[in-house]
Amino acid sequence: MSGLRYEAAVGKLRGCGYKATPQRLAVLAAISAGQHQRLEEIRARCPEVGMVTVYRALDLFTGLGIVRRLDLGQGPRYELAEDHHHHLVCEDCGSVKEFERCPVDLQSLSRVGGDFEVRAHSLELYGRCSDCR
Amino acid sequence: MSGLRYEAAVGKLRGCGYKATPQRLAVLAAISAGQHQRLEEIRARCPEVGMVTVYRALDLFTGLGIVRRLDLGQGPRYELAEDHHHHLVCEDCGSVKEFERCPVDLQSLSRVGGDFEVRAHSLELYGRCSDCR
DNA sequence: ACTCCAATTGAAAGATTTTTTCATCTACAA
DNA sequence: TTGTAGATGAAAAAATCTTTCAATTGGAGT
Repeated sequence: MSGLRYEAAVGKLRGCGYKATPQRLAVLAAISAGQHQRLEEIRARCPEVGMVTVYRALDLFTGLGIVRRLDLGQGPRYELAEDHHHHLVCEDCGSVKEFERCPVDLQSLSRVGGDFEVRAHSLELYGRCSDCR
Repeated sequence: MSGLRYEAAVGKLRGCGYKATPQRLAVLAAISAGQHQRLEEIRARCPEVGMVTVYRALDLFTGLGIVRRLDLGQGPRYELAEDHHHHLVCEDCGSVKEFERCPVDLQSLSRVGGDFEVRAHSLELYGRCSDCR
């Protein structure tokens, strides 16, 4: 339950006028507890929260930009939007690793959009992990 | 049915020992006919192909790397993997536009992986489109 | 061209995932 | 405290995806 990212997320939730219910906090804590988790894993971390509520919380959080939804194969995954990092996805075994160093040229990024206001970006790298080579 | 990308995809299919059935060609043509289409749109372009076969074709194509599966919100989308471009996704209206100019620094990209062999990447930009501003 | 067979298809059934409904409950502002 | 708009959850419904299996067919070999 500790962690700056978790606290910041709760603050944003409250700030937008939504109630910080135990269920929402539980889902948020579950998401905070790992990276790029599948729905199944998140549900396992807060079994006391009903399925419907988990779906609704995920929709709410992604809508508010608190949580990011990812498609890295095998269904959607979720993680806190707060920390900016990217993913290495192995096309053979499906494993996922993170890396911090963002290889996006932010200068040319701002130019690319034209009149599109860029607020965030996601980058995934696909290939083969060291184990599969 | 014309188009270099379509032809190359058929070639790759045959080259991997898979039969180029009318159904598979129809699905491939449907995908080639647009960008980042949803399953629904693809199905509408080849209504003569059974649902099961469309699912199987999409699995096969994405497995072979002929087709890329995307998550830009509102369920999976598909497009030919051939042409390298990225997406601008509007968080307000959900519209998607493409852009060609890749703002990823390929030099630092190759360094980022370490012993991970990077074969492809996908980049999406999220924000607000000109209409929603 | 013809034959043959492994690969492919599709209808139906089944499983899984997601959404809707609605009665009940609760976080929190006053 | 209390009142209430917002939130929850069980059940049902809807949507989505997969399995099964008998029938069909693309295309290699002749």
